[in-house]
Amino acid sequence: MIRLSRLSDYGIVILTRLAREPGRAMAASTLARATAVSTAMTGKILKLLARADILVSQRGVRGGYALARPPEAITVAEIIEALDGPIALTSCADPGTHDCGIEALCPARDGWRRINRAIRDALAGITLAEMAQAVPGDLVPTFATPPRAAAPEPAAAASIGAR
Amino acid sequence: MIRLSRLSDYGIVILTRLAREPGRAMAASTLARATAVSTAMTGKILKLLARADILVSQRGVRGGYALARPPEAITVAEIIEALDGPIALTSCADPGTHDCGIEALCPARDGWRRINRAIRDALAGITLAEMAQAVPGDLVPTFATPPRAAAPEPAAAASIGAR
DNA sequence: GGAAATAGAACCGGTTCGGTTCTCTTTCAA
DNA sequence: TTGAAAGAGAACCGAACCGGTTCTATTTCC
Ligand code: FES
Ligand code: FES
Repeated sequence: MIRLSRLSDYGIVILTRLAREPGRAMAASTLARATAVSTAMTGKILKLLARADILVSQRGVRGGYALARPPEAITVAEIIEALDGPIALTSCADPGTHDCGIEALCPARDGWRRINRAIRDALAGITLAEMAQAVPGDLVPTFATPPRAAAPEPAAAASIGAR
Repeated sequence: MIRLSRLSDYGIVILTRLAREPGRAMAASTLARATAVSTAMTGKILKLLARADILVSQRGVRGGYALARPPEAITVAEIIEALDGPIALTSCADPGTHDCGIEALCPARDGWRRINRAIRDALAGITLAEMAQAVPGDLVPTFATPPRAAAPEPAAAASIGAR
C-alpha cells in the first residue's frame, strides 16, 4: 500500500512542533506531551533525527533538542530517509543492493528508476516549514502566542502508542 | 523505507512484457516463463489485474490474458492501486480511515495530504507504455523480432519466488 | 554527588507479506 | 462427449519486518 512507516509519521509531527519555535530547544518528555506520542517513541525518533544532523541535542539536565537548521532548509525527504532509511520504492531501483533477482532481463528496470526519482523529488520539494504552516484559511487563527509564561502544553488527553 | 510491495514490482514487469505486443493474449504460464516470476505468483497477479480491468481474461483452453487498453492508457498508479490497494502514505492522509490517533491536534495533517497527492500525481503521470519502452540509447537495439515462428521465450534460467 | 536529561542497544509480540496449494469453473478440440 | 488446458477464487503458512518497550551507560548542571 506504499505505506509510510509510523516512525516517519510521528517524526514529522514532532518536528513540526519543534518548527513552531525554531530557535528553542525542548526536552524529549516535553515534546512527547506536546504531540501525544509515547515518550519512548519520541525518544527513539529524536535520537535518530539527531544522528542524522537534523536536530542538535544537548545532554544532561536542562538538555533537549532543537532544529539544527531553519525549517525552510529541512526537507521531508531528508526526514524520511533519516528515520526509514533510503527512499527506494523497489529493491532494484537503488543501485548497490541487488536483491530483486530479475535484474538481468528486467525490462522495467530504468522505468523504476524514473519513478523512484519522481517520488524522491516530490518529497524533497516540500520543506518542514511548509509542513508546519497551517494552510491559509485554517481553522486555528494563528494563536495569540501566550506571553512567554511557561505556557504548559495542552497535554493531549490520550497518549498514542500504548497498546 | 517507503518500499513498494513485490506484488506491484512483479506486476509491472509482467505488464511490461505484455505491452510489447499489446494486441496479443498470453497464458499465465507463458508469461511466467517469459518474466522469470514463479507461476503461482504470476497467476495471482494476473487475476488481480484482471479484476481491476487492467487486463481482460479468456478462460478455458487456449485462454490467456491481454491488456484491456493500449499501454498508453494505463498508468503506474492504477497498477499499484490494483495490486496493493489505495495509495496512502500515511494512515491519516486518506479521508475515511481514522487510525492515526493524533488527527485531532495534528499540525501536519494537510501537509501529509499534499505529499500524498504529489506522489500519486507522480505515479499517475507515468504510463505503462513509458515503462515498457527502453530508454533511448538502451543496450538492446530493438530486437529484430523473430518471424512469427513459435519463438520460444528465453526461458529465464532461475525462477524467481522459490524459497 | 545526585537528579535530569540524552545515547545506544537489545528485546519482543504481532501483523503483514511473499508465496504456495487446493478446489471449482470455463472452454475448446479430439 | 469427454478430458485436458486454461483462469477464478479462496485458504493457508512461515518468515521477515515493524511498532513499541525496556534497560544500561553517559553527560551535564545544580
Ligand atoms: S530489476 Fe527488479 S523489477 Fe526489474
Ligand atoms: S493526523 Fe496522522 S500524522 Fe497527523
